[in-house]
Amino acid sequence: MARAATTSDAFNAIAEPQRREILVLLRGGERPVTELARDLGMTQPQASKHLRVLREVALVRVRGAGKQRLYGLDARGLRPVHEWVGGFERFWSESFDRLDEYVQELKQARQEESQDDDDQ
Amino acid sequence: MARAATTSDAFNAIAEPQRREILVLLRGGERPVTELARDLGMTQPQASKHLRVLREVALVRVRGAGKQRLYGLDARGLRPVHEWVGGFERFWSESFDRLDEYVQELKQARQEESQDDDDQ
DNA sequence: TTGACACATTCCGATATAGGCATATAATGA
DNA sequence: TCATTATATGCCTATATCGGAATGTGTCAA
Repeated sequence: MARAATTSDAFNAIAEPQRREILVLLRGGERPVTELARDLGMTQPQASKHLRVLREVALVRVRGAGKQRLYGLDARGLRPVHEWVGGFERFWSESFDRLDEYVQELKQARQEESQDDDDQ
Repeated sequence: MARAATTSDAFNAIAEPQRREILVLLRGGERPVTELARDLGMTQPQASKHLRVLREVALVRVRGAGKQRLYGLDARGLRPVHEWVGGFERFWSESFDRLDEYVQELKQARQEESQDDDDQ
């Protein structure tokens, strides 16, 4: 099989830098496709494609506005992502992290020297 | 061009469900490859490949321990992800968000009914 | 109806996966 | 050195992109 479909969930959707930029822009309010494309330096079809992906994972919503289609942010889908990543917070914010790393480095150095430990 | 390489950054690395599972397991401490593979129901080569990706974006670190190679979590690379996603927090936590969405839904419903409106 | 404008979709080509399988490499012990 | 255990890699296939260009669709105005 190939890689999981990018349209499967928010994790995949935000793996694309351009899509992240789109989401950031949309924090400023609804925008039509052409404007997004122009501001991000991409072609209109490209913008439409990325917006489609974002729509499929429900990170944006659309509404017709005459000729235009205004895309708006729907950030609720980012909440699970935030929570998942947040589950690792203590592993980078606590000072023990740096300490732990230091300990690991020591162990490794010691091991590379003696090369006979099996106490893990 | 094709999609950005999955090895480019943490966003891409965690787009893969199995890699997320590996990271979660590693919160419990260092583990050898075979154990990870067994616990996650994947083959050893598969685990090695995923670990390689995680290594390349510095989300895990390795150290030799005799015959084994113990993989450990290095969550610092997740911090930028957490911060980026956190930038959208007010868009899902503020009550105005649900209100706004409700309004959007009303507009859209109304639009789909009359189907000849141009008052947007 | 026709033309113009805003978007969406399709087709194409190049590439990057992810998985399965076989195999190479590394470390240990007899 | 040889066998064993633990990992890493290489090769192959199917598939999922992403980008570009062309074209289809929808809306509005004259």
